[in-house]
Amino acid sequence: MTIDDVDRKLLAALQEDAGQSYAALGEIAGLSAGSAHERVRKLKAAGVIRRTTVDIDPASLGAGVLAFVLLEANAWMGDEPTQQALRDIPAVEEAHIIAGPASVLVKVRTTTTEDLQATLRALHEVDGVTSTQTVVVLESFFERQPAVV
Amino acid sequence: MTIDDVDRKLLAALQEDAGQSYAALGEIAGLSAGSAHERVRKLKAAGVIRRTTVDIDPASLGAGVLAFVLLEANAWMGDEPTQQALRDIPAVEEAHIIAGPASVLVKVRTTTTEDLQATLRALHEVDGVTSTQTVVVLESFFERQPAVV
DNA sequence: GATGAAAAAGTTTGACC
DNA sequence: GGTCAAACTTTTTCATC
Repeated sequence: MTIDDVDRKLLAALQEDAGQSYAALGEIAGLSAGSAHERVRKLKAAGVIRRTTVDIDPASLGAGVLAFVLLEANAWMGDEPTQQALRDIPAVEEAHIIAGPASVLVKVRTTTTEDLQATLRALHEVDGVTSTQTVVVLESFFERQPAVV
Repeated sequence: MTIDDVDRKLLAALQEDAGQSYAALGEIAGLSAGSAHERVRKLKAAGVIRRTTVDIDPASLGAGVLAFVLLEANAWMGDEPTQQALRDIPAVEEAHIIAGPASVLVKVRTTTTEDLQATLRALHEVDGVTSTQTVVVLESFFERQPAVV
């Protein structure tokens, strides 16, 4: 799909507040409400907008411990079972294959350090993982969504 | 604010799809549409729900390069100007003070490796930063929102 | 593609439990 | 707190340009 500047304006506005009316969106993008609606419908159909969701404050739910964990492995970890094993651990928010010594970098968020320990144990038990190296976050400056450039 | 199981059900359902009706939300949580509406209003007022937003596929916008950068610093980087300097770089999605050798871990997403290079240069120019260590992501398994437990 | 207006659906309020 | 229903607003469709 081709995304032009009008689409980008709509995306940025929706990222800011997905609850606003199509009339308001149209005003921002220089469109009628109907056209704004049609543009957004296409962006959703094309998968540019994956879904409308809600940004929840993790701290309010008691999830105050954040850490990044490097997983070193003795086998190729880019296969489907490995992916699924990581997905099955709820505390794992992200998992990436990286260039460099360790093979997988995961982002983990838990309520307590005991939970973090339990999650690390679960990561150790993933097939192929030989060691983990954990970096605990002391304070987060910010976590924001990808910029719409 | 006290968050009970009914609230958690609502939060999980909204995270999945913020566009669904209060009638549907009520059904999930075992509430009338009116009560679901009132609960969600309170969750928003209390800041548990920060905002309703849209999940945009970064790849569709051409943002295909992801990296994590460790910033080593010669001064305390937990101050407001440092935070703002990082915030002012659009490609920086996250910034965390970490326990360990380097002091700040940032997550960076750009369209090209040239853009990544430009971002690294910008990070080098942040006051106090003495060196950067970059880990480039080869493939992302997943990036998802914090679990509602 | 965009517009404008009508029809359908959802949100929001308020009286009552 | 929760329910129900009426009043209001927005979404969605559609004929037209």
